[in-house]
Amino acid sequence: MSTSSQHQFRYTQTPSKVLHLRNLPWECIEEELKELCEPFGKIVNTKCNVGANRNQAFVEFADLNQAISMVSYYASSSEPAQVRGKTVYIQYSNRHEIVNNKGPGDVPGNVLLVTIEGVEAGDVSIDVIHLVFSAFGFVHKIATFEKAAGFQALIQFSDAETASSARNALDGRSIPRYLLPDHVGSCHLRISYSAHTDLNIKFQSYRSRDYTNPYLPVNPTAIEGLIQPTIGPDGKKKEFGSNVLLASIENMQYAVTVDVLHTVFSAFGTVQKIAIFEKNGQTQALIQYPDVTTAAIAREALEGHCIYDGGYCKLHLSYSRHTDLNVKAFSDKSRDYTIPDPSLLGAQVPATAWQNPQAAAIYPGTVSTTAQVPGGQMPSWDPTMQAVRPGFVPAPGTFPAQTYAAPPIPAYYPKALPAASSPIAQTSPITRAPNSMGITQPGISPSGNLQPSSASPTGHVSSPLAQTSSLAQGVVQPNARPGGMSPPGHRRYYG
DNA sequence: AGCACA
Repeated sequence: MSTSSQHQFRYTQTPSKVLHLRNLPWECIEEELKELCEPFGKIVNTKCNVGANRNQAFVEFADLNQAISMVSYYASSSEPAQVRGKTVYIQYSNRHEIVNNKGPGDVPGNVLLVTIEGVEAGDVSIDVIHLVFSAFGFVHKIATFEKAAGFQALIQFSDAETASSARNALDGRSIPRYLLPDHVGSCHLRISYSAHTDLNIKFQSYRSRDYTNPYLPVNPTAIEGLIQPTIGPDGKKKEFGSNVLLASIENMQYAVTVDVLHTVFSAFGTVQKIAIFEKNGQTQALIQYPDVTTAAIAREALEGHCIYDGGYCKLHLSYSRHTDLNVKAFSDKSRDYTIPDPSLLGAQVPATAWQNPQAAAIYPGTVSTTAQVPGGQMPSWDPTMQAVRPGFVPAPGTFPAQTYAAPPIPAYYPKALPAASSPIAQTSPITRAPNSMGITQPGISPSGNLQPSSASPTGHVSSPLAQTSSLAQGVVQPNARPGGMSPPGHRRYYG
């Protein structure tokens, strides 16, 4: 009983066509294995990302002598075998062939199967998933579900190349903390390929989305699902949805104006009215949407997020008892966007036009430039989709009065637009510690140039939060094009 | 840094 375990250290190993490689970087991909081994012979099979740390691999040569030549070469070489600068240790495997190399999940396809470990289904919204994966290309569809393996999502890209770039960059990574509820510990993504090629999404709902077909009906029971989770965990605080959100603003180091709130909350639909007030020394605000659904989506997406980088102006959202606010139309603490600005009635541009460029474009149905997706099919990125981007504001003077009419489609649809880059990639633990709202990209910190309290006449709004939603920002972000570059960061770990 | 679980 004392000697049996000693066999694992074999100083004399039987040569095998199969080599065991360890101390690989966990990101190692098959191509890198081949690159390393091909000089010694023909590779007939590989298996990488093996083991708990995903840092081992197997390579099978066509011929035993090829494997022997590789082992003996590095046994006497002064230069060790390396992948991404890491020394790789090579031995004969104790098996003579690689079995089951290509499981179903290893066959590349355009649909990824993502398992989100360590979370409940309600912890990660579909919007967060969309944000994370949009960094690699246009996400066509997402379906989420719960299986024995945990919370899973199927994510459909245009093609296998895009899907694999997302897989290679995100497999094993975590969704940043600031995109998750506080109670979630680490949550790792395990990504494989699905055998699906085209997901059949029947409704826009809290568990599935079809971003190629914004006109897909909203599943009414799915809307319930959005509102239900707001019931307190203890069950005693039963909240019902309302079209009016109550926002408490924590750690308010910087001014939060009506305009800022409007920018942030407009990302999810038409904001009708806003009122800011003080209660118990804390700043609160009421934000009125046309309907409960829009409010629910905004609440879901913004709860716990900070308006400004650095943990400033953290939002806590609940449903108000109000359904229709009675506020002054134009004061510094309130705004009624349903009333046209009388001072500008004669002018070409309504007051809200420059303050809220996104308000009009949110609803494609009201904007003539909007592209209807034919048949709901969009095989690849279609630039006309940008018509629904906030950047596509109709020319001044074309602002129709019905801009604030009831939206013809679910208001959260625009949130589904591709994000600039993956928050995961942006906040790698190596290069940058995740902060409260680390996805504030273009240098809009409170200490920066842009004053949070001012809305620029050009329509460029000053909310990083809004930019994160890829919505309230009136500017098309240069790297936001799906199918474009990989996000910065995922190549950073060479060396 | 020491062998794969589909």
